[in-house]
Amino acid sequence: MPKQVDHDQRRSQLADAAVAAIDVHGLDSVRLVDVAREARLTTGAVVHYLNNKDDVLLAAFDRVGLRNAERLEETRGMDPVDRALAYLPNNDETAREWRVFLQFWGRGVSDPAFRERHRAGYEALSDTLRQELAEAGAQDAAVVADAMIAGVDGIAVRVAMEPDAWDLDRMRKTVGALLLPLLAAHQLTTPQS
Amino acid sequence: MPKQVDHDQRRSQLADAAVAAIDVHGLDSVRLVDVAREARLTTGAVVHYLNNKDDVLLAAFDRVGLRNAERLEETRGMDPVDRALAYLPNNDETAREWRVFLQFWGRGVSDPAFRERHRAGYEALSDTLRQELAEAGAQDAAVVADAMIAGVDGIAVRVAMEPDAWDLDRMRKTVGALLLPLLAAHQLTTPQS
Amino acid sequence: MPKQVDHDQRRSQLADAAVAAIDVHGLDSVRLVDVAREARLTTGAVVHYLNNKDDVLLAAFDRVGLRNAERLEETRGMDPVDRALAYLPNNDETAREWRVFLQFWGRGVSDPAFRERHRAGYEALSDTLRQELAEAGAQDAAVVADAMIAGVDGIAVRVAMEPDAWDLDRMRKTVGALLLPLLAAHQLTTPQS
Amino acid sequence: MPKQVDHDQRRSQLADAAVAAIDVHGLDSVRLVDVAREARLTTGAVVHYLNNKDDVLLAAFDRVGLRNAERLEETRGMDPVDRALAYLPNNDETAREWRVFLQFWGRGVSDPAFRERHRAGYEALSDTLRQELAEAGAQDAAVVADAMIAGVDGIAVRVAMEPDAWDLDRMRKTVGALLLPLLAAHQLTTPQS
DNA sequence: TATGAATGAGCATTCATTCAT
DNA sequence: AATGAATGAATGCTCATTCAT
Repeated sequence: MPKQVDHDQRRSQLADAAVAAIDVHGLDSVRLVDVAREARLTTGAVVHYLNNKDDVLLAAFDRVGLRNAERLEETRGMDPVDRALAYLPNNDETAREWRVFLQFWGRGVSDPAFRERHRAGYEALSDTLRQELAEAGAQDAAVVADAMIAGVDGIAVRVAMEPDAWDLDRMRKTVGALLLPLLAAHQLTTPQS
Repeated sequence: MPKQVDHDQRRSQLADAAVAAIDVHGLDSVRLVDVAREARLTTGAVVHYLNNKDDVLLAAFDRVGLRNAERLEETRGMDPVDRALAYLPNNDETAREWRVFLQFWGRGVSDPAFRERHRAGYEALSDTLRQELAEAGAQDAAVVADAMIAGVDGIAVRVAMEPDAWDLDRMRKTVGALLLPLLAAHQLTTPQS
Repeated sequence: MPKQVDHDQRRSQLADAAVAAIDVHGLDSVRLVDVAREARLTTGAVVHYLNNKDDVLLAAFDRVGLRNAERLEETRGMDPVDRALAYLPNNDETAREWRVFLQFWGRGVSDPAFRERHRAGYEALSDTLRQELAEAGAQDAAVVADAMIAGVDGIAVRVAMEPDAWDLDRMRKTVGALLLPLLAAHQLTTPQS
Repeated sequence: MPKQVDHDQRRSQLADAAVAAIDVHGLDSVRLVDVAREARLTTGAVVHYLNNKDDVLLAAFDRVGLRNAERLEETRGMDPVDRALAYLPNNDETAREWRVFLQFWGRGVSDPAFRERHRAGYEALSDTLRQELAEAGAQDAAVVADAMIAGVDGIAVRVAMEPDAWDLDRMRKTVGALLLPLLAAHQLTTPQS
């Protein structure tokens, strides 16, 4: 019997490697070898678990999409501003994930497979947020959810592009400027700010 | 005597062709031939005016960057919400420009040349907005400018990705939800709302 | 104690599987995995019994070559036309064997190992036929044997290539047209036609 | 203006190169580089004229198919035995063409595109022969045509496979043994035998 | 004996770039 | 100025083969 390998776990490792490789080389330039090297494997092995390059990229996308969802879940109940900051690029790991995620936006624009994944991701995010807002007694929960998501995405773009110019303080101020008046205007008070 | 050609005009046409080609094929997939065909030229001719593929892409970027700046200029003095809507993807042309621009965000993340161009673009945008806001008596004009830019960018992402789900009305509601409380909170009243 | 396996029997099963796989995928395209799957085994097991792909293909060749020889032997004494029809692709099994055999002709042309096997096969076939013809009192038995073999091979090509257009009747007429005058011209009468 | 190249002529040269390359390397093993080298070109240039490997092989097939048809046409009116010999592998060039053609039989068995081409070739050959035979007053012209084609194909197989054992004399004897009684039996006399 | 993980060579294909005309 | 022929590097993918278990 050969060494037993957990395929799902392997795929998960490869997804991590793909994310790292995309971050280093860029989504347009990343090669299968880059992913393989990152995983200390050969391209043959990469293809053994993920059929082809497309699937590798999809796996990378799903990985960062999942991490986003997890961060949303983990921060449930937090103060909105803090939660947004926890969701945004605030350390090496989240910064990398956002850099990669942001590159996939471009893919989504030109590739239906990625577009659909983005749509589904935003749908889930939207639904969660809207429901939480509604439960908190917000008016126009759907609109507020759209607005919050847009604000956070828009800040993430700047942070990803100009990390040196966007420290935590600037992020916090911008998030606060967007979210606090927005929430107040819709009958929501944030816990203690 | 060879046919006289206005190089700058030619380059401008090629920039347009490149934008169109990127929109059709995607920034990652677009080939020099695609640009050439769009311009009803050959690749040789494309390279004759723009040295190589990199320069072609940069020209395309500059074209959409310039259009953004123009739209900002043209809408000066408008009601903030209307101005944001005029800036966002609201017709075929602006939608195409945003789709292309958004793909360049991804490039900016992994390619310093594009990152610098994005930085410069945001700097100009930021400066203009901040100054306008300051003139209008806003407090924390810099923060408000950051917030406005982020909000608009974030909405653009959604519209570019899910154009069918984001009609003008949803855009307007989201823009309004973000900007009106924001401006009000900083001592700014919008003309007639 | 490991499972005891009859190697020769295993090799024989693998030869059958190889023939089937070649028929399905084509001699140029067939992969070791195809053979393995056909045999409900893994490629490792295939290689365990037959060292490498070359040997697998040789085994397949030998299998169909042997079947040809068997069919010749089994039909000894039959009316020449009936015998030829029994030798030709006349049912699913023989049709498959001919399809595979015919693909090996191509290999024979470019690969000495297969060429030699073809040569040996034709030598045996030729010798048998010549001897039978001589015993039946034929003049120029060697030439008649060559002619019969050529006629049958030539018909097989057409049947393999255009099975729908070549039913048993067309085969019989063509075989008859070729063999009856040939045999008659060389002092041989066929039993009862 | 760049060097003007006649694409059709180029394609024709490439078809010749492909035939030569297939003859040297075998249809299964031939690479695009082999064809390119034979044509003293690079693979890029080969693909410039013939889109991909499949098209290269089809061009090679069409080339030998065309040569077959030409030989049939050129030998119209000849004594049947001589004509068959002129059609068969009787010199380096025809031998090469037959070796290549024979390898394409194998392809035809497993690949519909080639099968269809074979079918069309045999249809044309068949029609021509049948009509000539009918005009010469043959009974059962269709059957005789089938029989003649089969006989010649079958001999070609042997000659291609065992060129040393099949000199012109053996070919002539076998052709004569097959064709003369066949034609005689169908009310056809060959010019002077 | 048998599995299947992993390797790595081989190859078609794509495409930016060069350059003769 | 413009064409398009030709190059050649780059890369994804396939698959036979090896080998630890």
